[in-house]
Amino acid sequence: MARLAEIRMLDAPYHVDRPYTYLLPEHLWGSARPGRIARVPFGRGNRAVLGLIVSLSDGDGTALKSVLELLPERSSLSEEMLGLCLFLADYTLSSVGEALHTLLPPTLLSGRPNIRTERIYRPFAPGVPSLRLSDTGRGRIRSQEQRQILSHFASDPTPLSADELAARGITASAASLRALVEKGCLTVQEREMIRNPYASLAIARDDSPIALSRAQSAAYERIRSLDGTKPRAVLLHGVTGSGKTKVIMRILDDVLAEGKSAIVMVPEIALTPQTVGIFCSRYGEGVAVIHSSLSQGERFDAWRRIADGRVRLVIGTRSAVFAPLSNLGLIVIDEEHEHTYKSESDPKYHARDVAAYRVGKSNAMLLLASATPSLESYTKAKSGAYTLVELTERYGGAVLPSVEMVDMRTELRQGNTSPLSRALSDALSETIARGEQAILFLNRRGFHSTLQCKSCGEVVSCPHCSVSLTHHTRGDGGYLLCHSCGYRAEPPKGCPACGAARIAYLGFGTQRAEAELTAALSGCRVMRMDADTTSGKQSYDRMLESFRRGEADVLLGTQMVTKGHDFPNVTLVGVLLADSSLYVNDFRASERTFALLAQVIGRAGRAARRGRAIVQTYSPENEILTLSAEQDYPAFYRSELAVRRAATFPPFCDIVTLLLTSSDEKKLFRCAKELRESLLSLASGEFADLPLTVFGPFEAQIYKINEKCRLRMVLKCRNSARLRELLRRLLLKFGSERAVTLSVDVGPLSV
DNA sequence: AGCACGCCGACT
DNA sequence: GTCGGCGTGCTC
Repeated sequence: MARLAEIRMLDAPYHVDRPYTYLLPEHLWGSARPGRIARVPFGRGNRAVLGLIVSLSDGDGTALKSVLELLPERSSLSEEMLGLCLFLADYTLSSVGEALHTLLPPTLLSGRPNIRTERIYRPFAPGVPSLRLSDTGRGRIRSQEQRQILSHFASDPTPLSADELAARGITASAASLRALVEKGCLTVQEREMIRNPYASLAIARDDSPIALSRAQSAAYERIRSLDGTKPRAVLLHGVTGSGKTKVIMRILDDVLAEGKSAIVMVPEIALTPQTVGIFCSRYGEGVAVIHSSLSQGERFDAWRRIADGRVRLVIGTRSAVFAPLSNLGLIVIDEEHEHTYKSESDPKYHARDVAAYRVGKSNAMLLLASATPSLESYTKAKSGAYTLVELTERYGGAVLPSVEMVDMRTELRQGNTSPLSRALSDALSETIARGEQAILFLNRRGFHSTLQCKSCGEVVSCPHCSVSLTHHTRGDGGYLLCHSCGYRAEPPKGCPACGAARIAYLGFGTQRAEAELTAALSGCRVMRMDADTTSGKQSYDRMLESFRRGEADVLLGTQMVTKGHDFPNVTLVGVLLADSSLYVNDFRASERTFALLAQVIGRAGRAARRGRAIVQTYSPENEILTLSAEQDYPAFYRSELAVRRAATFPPFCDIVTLLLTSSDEKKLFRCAKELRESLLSLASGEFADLPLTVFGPFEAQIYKINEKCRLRMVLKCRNSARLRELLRRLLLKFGSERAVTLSVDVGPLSV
């Protein structure tokens, strides 16, 4: 009998990802445990690779290779995090290695610990005569600066860094510190330093009690009354401006006061210094912030602070759901309907699902909040699986804005080809004249969206992708940009297909709207906010802040303008093309449009003044648009649920998509045919018990991206362990196929 | 993924 | 006659 370890390799492709048994050498018996990372010889060449120990056992060790070494304890997973890792791999159908890489900061496995240190100085052997002021006075040390440093340490021997000395008003140059060390007056030590880019936000403390309105208070009490000894999920559905955040913070106060830890997630775009500041000023140093643009070092340090228990509250975007907190009491997902909670790269998890898993494991609470909940969540709330808590009135007596629909067909008929209707144009002038502000929303970047030959009808498209190129301006003639792969080109002189000279520039994006706006309203200060103007990390926050200060009259932009907090001076909201997201070929199009419009309309008039919203559309009679204008979520829900039921879409089934990608079109089609055959034979044979409807393969929405062709299959099914087993078979069979890659998405956002 | 084994074309 | 092309198959 020998001690054995079951190990999953970190960098194994999917079809190699299974447990391998290794012999555990005796000197590692004490330290090896599930969750630790081991270095093992792997493959014919016995190259040393990293693997995750998932279990230990006793058995026959002959003919097994031996574990070489263990990585430091610091880079291991707790038992709870190991469970989370295996869950993630199972439910997203990714390898355990991929799952692990999303749980651990990359530097933990790279071999470079990436620990920043600083020097701290302490008086050498307290009591040694050289430290006495009298000695320094005898002239052994002449420098005024050095004497000051020593006299400080003589009165208080606490070790300090140069920065900390400076903070106490003592100038301590590197030179004088070095001199004192050389003279034997000070010793120097390296101390690990924690990078916390948000530390400054924790300085302004605000722990004043949160005052709740009567409605908010009732919501709070309802949530508090839920049994705290078992997992529970709450959907907090509150109209825009009802003050959901206050309720959330009161719950958070309680959870932290009980000594438990919590995660608060917000959509990518809402994680501004203001958001973080609210939490940091309340909970101080005990907050860590996690999002995708942290540097590797910052990510590592945040992770360490959390894993070491120095932090009990984590604020962040979807990856924050993996924060290695123990004693978890609460996970909040604010704006739970937002698509940013779904990862589009492997492992393709939804933060809501991961949160539900973690909450279940630690008897914690899942708190989802939204003015426009996802159909799935609202259905669960209606059925009792979640507790539904509603806030139906706007906070502080604010009323919902008045909404006018403008029929752009009438405008066209009357000869107005501008993206701005006369009604919106007039309303803008009035608003600006009153010294108030407006937000304009247009879900399209660039100047023109399409270039089309007037002679043969050819649309100018990207040479590497099957999408049309978008025209962007830049002062001169501008350039063409592929929004799919980033390809850039000069606008063609003539038609690339037939050579004809005349090319029509069609459609409009934010750039053209900006130009039209500036031309139509003289003196109007327009701030354009889209992916092209917010390249820098902080430019988004800076622009919002500048707009809040009144440095522009109109904020014009893509989805980004629909988030971003209260703007008390905004009394007008305009939607330039409400249809743009409505008629796309996707079962969630209505849901997205409703949420988007309800959110942006809700931006108008949140303070004392009643707001006004103008919605431009080519289909003013469309029910989704009229319901979002009325902010009538329950009516929208009933209507959309009926559509989903009739066509069998979530929440009436689960969806899985299979995407085959290859630069070799022939192989792609051959493989797609085989994939369908394999799937159908499994579905009618060994897995005949599973409810399953198979569609495709057909060309993906965008067939070619960056020279890679893409075919998709859609499965309507019930997600279960057995279904995932079926999918796993397909991945094993087609994952090893060279030249073609198969990618599975369980619960895709769009189909 | 990597690495080795294996069976066909252009070189010293 | 060999060197090396990358197709195929395996990894405790």
